[in-house]
Amino acid sequence: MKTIKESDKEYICDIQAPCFQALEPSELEIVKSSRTQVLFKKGDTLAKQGVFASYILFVVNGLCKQYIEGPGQKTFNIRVVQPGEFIGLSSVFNKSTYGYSVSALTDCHAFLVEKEAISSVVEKNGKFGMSIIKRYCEQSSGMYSTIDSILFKQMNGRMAEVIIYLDSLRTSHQDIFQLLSRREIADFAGVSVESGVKLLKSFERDGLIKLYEKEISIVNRQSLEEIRLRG
Amino acid sequence: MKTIKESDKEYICDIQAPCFQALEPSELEIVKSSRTQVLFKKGDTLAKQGVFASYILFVVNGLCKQYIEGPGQKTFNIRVVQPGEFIGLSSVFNKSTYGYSVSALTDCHAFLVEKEAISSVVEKNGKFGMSIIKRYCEQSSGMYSTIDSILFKQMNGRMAEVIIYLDSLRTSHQDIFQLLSRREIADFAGVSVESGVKLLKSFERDGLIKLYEKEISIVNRQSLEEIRLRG
DNA sequence: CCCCCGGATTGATATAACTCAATTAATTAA
DNA sequence: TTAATTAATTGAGTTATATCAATCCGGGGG
Repeated sequence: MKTIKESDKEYICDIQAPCFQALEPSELEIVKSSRTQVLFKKGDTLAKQGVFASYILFVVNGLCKQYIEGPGQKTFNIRVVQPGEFIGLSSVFNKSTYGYSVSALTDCHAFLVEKEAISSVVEKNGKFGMSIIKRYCEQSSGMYSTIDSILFKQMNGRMAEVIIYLDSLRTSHQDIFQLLSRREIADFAGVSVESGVKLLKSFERDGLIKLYEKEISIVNRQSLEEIRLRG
Repeated sequence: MKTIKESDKEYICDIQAPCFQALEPSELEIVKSSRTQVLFKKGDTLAKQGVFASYILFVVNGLCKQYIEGPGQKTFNIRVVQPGEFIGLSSVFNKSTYGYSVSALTDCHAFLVEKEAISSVVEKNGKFGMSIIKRYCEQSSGMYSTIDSILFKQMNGRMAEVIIYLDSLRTSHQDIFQLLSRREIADFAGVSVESGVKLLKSFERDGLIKLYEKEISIVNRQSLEEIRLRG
């Protein structure tokens, strides 16, 4: 992670994301003046589970993965963080340490915003608060379905879900599968690498997907969807 | 669930919960005028997974359990909902169907508040929005640790965690264990009833807890804590 | 260019936890 | 009170999935 040098600034879009539209000029100024632009290189850690969190990141471009670290090398990938999303919001309102880690799947440009700026703007502007709450709701409902998956579905259902999820990111990020190793895909499904590989192979044998190096394409979406549901 | 009859009203505390303190009189009026008092009997369903959600509940007294329903009779108990908490908040901001179910562990008094009342107050009053966000943060961090548990810990660690969690509710609800069947306890740990029973017995054999009918008391908190952490 | 090393792959084995079945205890209904 | 459900308990058998071990492949550095 490094602060952006002057010459790069032009490449970074300014605070024009939808969620900032609700702000009054004076409020926007609070956010603007407290922010620092930073560049994370592919593989860099944007947030580290257990570490004290004193700032919020707003992702401008690039992709990250949010994950939970377990004992040993075990990790579980929760979701892909896309441009326009915040990282570490909870540090503003509640927890002082990150409950998860985030690392960059590609080079990422981000704003680093101070807690105080966000909290003061939330207090001033109800619409902005509303947009923050909306994000939490979405995350929250995503987590219910994650819990549902890992508790009630078995490997093949979870893997089908992961493929469909990752494939859905194609609209904005065509090359998503190029960014992910087999281990990372397995970690989205919450299965071992070996099981993950076997699952993908079996899906290919069954004509559900097509594998070519890192690329995964859906051949029979209908059936894949069924497997996702039946677990 | 039934609307409270006039004579019962006195038993129900009014809108004096901390989160409503931030409201202006006019805002409080919006909430007050949109609310209906309801009584849920033990076992009643306050929210049903998958059902369209058009109102929010604010629990005044009593205890509920929030849970995810899986296929068949499988369920996973997420948490105990206590007085002062909202149920179905996400219907205001985002999702139109409940992602979980809630049922009453004891008779419960609650307010039924219309979505529009909450959303208009959130827009008007940043501090109130802030308190809503805080709740989401807490829930959210609770869910990260839930995911961590079910993915990385095994049965005994999860059961130790559940016992410690339920025991912590004793401060406000001394009789918590009297309200829970073995199945319900097992469903908090995400294990089968049979496994749950065996775990409790083995904890007792090891001198960690004491079992007497439904009551569970912690004998060796230190060791229980260790089991919780080591999984 | 070739060597090396981490990632990918495959099959064989181990195990945590569930399911099933059978019994007993405790509620609820009649 | 007795009968009829429902909950709890225990042990045996099964299964999903992880772990282990061995091999294979592809790309970066010397």
